[in-house]
Amino acid sequence: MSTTRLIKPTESELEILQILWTKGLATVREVHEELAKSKDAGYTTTLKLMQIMHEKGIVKRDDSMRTHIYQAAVNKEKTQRHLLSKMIDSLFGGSPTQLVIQALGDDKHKASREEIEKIQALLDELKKH
Amino acid sequence: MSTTRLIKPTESELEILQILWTKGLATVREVHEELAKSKDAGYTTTLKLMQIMHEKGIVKRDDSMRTHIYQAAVNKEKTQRHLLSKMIDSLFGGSPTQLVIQALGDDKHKASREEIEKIQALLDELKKH
DNA sequence: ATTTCCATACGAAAATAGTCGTATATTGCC
DNA sequence: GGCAATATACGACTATTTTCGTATGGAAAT
Repeated sequence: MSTTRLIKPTESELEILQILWTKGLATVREVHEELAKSKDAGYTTTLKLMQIMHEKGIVKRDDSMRTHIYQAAVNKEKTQRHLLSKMIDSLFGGSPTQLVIQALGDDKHKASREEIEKIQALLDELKKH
Repeated sequence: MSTTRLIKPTESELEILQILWTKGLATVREVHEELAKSKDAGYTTTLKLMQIMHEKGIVKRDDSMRTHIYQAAVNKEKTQRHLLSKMIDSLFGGSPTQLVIQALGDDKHKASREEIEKIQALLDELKKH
């Protein structure tokens, strides 16, 4: 029974999750350093955020040592699909196709030929059902 | 030079924009009625929200009459692409392909055969470049 | 052992978003 | 005219999110 709670991480929480999904395990210090590359906030801010995420159950931690070790407690793909699903409803009138079309038309993020073919393969799969 | 400001509408603002994009022109009352179908908030709440959106320049209005007439001041597709672009960055490591794959795998919003073919046609177009 | 460094905890301010009550004005109706 | 219905303006209260200062204690270095 995979009772994955449906979570709605805030912007900041998402930034932290991204880092945790990449690193797997990380200390607050490590997350903070990574965060500092794009943002500029104090260390205790990051700490507090991660503590709150822990309370909410978004992250797990090993606090058996002085320096706690954190990791994401929510699945990356599941979270992505969940937020995407919300966006499809709130911004694309429930049509994933519209979303896909807009996404592929995004000038900033161009899909390479290989990626396009990857998507085409997936679409062929989907058509079989 | 289309200097469209990049806006980040809030959740509530997005709900209102959705309605305005559909209706084209609408009064606060009309938007509110529509909103009331899914939500439950007071009339003045909707009014206030729309007034704030007007201050921010997200909507335009004709206030030459007692009952003001509103319309979206931001382009639907542009807004969609913008928010999508942000999501690609914040949640999919900059890869639109990953987003598309997850979107197509969403169980709640299944793409029909026709829609799939529509996307395939678009992909074929993209490959030509 | 004392000082310095670095970690967590915690409270509360600041910023943002959403809610609504009330005042006031205009319209239409009797 | 006077009353009911309905519109906008506006201030303020609530909730949520983000930020950070300060307290406290353990670890490491001298």
